Amino acid sequence: MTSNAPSRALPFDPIAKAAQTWAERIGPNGAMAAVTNIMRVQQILQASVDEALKPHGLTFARYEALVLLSFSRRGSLPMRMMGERLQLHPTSITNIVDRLEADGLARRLPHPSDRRTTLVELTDAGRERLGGATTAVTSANFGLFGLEPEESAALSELLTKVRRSAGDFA
Amino acid sequence: MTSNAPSRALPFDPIAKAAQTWAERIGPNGAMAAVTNIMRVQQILQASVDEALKPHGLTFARYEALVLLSFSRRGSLPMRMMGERLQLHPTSITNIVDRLEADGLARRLPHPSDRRTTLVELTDAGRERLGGATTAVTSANFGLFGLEPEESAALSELLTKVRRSAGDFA
DNA sequence: CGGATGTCAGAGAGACTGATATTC
DNA sequence: CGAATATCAGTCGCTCTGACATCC
Repeated sequence: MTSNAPSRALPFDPIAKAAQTWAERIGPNGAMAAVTNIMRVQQILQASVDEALKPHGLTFARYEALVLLSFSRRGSLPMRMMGERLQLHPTSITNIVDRLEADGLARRLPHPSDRRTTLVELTDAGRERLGGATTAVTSANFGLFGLEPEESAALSELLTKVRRSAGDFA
Repeated sequence: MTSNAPSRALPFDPIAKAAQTWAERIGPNGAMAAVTNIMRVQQILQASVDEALKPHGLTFARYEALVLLSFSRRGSLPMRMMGERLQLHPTSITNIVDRLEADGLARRLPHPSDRRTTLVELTDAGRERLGGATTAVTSANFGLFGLEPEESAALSELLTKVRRSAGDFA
């Protein structure tokens, strides 16, 4: 996932056009337009963020994992908790931590009292890499442009409603 | 891409929490929260739509291609144009059309005047499959819940601004 | 000739399922 | 024992890059 588009801008909005045709043929459906918009915007943002992260040898998924670790109080987190917070499948966590560890950015530790659990913590290299990466994505504004601060907030609010309805959190 | 989550709902909003910690440690950043929200909501919607489409043997990408073909005036579209409308790489279009053709849902045709171009059209089976799939995704409201119609519209509007700024269309 | 169109080969990151070992 | 934690093997759908043949 990096660029995706054929670099040619259309003279019209293809999603608006599809929504209009959908309304004519099938019936008005605001959800269809909203979902298509989300899918496309996600592609755009993912490509932008990955582009900004590429010089730092990170993908967005790995970057998120580093951020999460850096935010933890004790400096380490159980893999299970990482999966909960990042909403990732256990095998995906294993995969991501494998890669971070291979790059020397994170380290697995045994849990002191529960030997089923594996803790993960940042290394110094990981902290350093994270700093540069954060500067990069922040400078690129996470690929998000065209919205006033209040609009970004409104967007977050709407999307949070969707996540709550989906049972993402209580 | 189908379910993704470990099926356990957190008692708090992990994205809001991350945004708050980010604000404390790095500085307020509305884009960070908005982008994280979009990424997660896209995952949720993709999983829902793919789930609804699964019994029909379609993914969202293939479904979108079928919809696009059904919306064309002449009943067929050049591959290049499919790529433009769906914002997909030429090789992705080749891939998707390959699969649709293998399932008997679409068919490649030579372009009458430009022999570089390949046209794609729906088969009767494709039209039939599309009908059932559309009923399924519509019944599932495309996985989008928790928003009033005006809110869905507001969401689309905000996301369209983002796409315009990204140069998706003029 | 240069540009456009589509395909192929190869690779990659991410996600899933199913099975398994270990520990609580 | 059943439940929880993490891993491993294998698979899958999607996307990308680079090279290529064909045609305008």
